[in-house]
Amino acid sequence: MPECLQSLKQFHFNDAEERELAAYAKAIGHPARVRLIRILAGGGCLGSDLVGQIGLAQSTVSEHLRVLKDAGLVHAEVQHPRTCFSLKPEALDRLQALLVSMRAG
Amino acid sequence: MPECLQSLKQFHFNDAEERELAAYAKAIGHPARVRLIRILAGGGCLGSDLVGQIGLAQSTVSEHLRVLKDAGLVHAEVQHPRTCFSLKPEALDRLQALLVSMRAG
DNA sequence: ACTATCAATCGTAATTTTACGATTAACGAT
DNA sequence: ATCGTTAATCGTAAAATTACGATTGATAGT
Repeated sequence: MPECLQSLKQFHFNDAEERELAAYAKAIGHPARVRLIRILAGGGCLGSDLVGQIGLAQSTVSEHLRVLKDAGLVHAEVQHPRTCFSLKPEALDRLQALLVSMRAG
Repeated sequence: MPECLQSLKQFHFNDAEERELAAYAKAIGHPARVRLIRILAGGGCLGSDLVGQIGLAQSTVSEHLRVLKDAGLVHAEVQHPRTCFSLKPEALDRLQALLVSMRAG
């Protein structure tokens, strides 16, 4: 059905942006992390009420949060002994922009 | 800085949608697959000119395409011995919608 | 019938991810 | 000084991902 005769134009790949998008997507690519983001989108941050909301061990949730932090999607502010997590909306904006530009690019 | 006193409202989680979003994101979560999507977004489909465009072995590219297919992001039409790959724009629309609703929920 | 081509599959290895319990570090309160 | 609480880290095991070469199946052309 689709016309497969794409005229073999060479694309102007942007390696950096492709890896950036992949990294964001990878971070979001787990149900537990989607839920974490969803909770954090609901406002401010929490300590580890997060652990309560998600049915996983504390160390596991901590690991998921680390992944989100490393991807730049989440910010953590420590006030020992508790930590305050929050979303970084700019990161989600960026992700959405990258998605759009991937389609149109 | 952020107000951590989120009033512990219980969220109306949608497990199915969360898993759906996670699955899309996971599929996109690799640079090679981002590039594949980017190429396919550029129009129609290709046989395995895709293999040429990406610096990976044929079997590896085939596997990446399988992942995208399984996630519903890509459609494959076989006309032996070649296969014609194309994007499924509805899937990307859906992904973008899920992202939006995750933020606003 | 034989050959060439293309994409999927198989077998395999190395790496990464996911998850858990246990431990540790850092503070606040008693 | 001791005790609780919280989150990170460690150690570990199981599973999944990524990548490759080799093989296979299916077709078109000679």
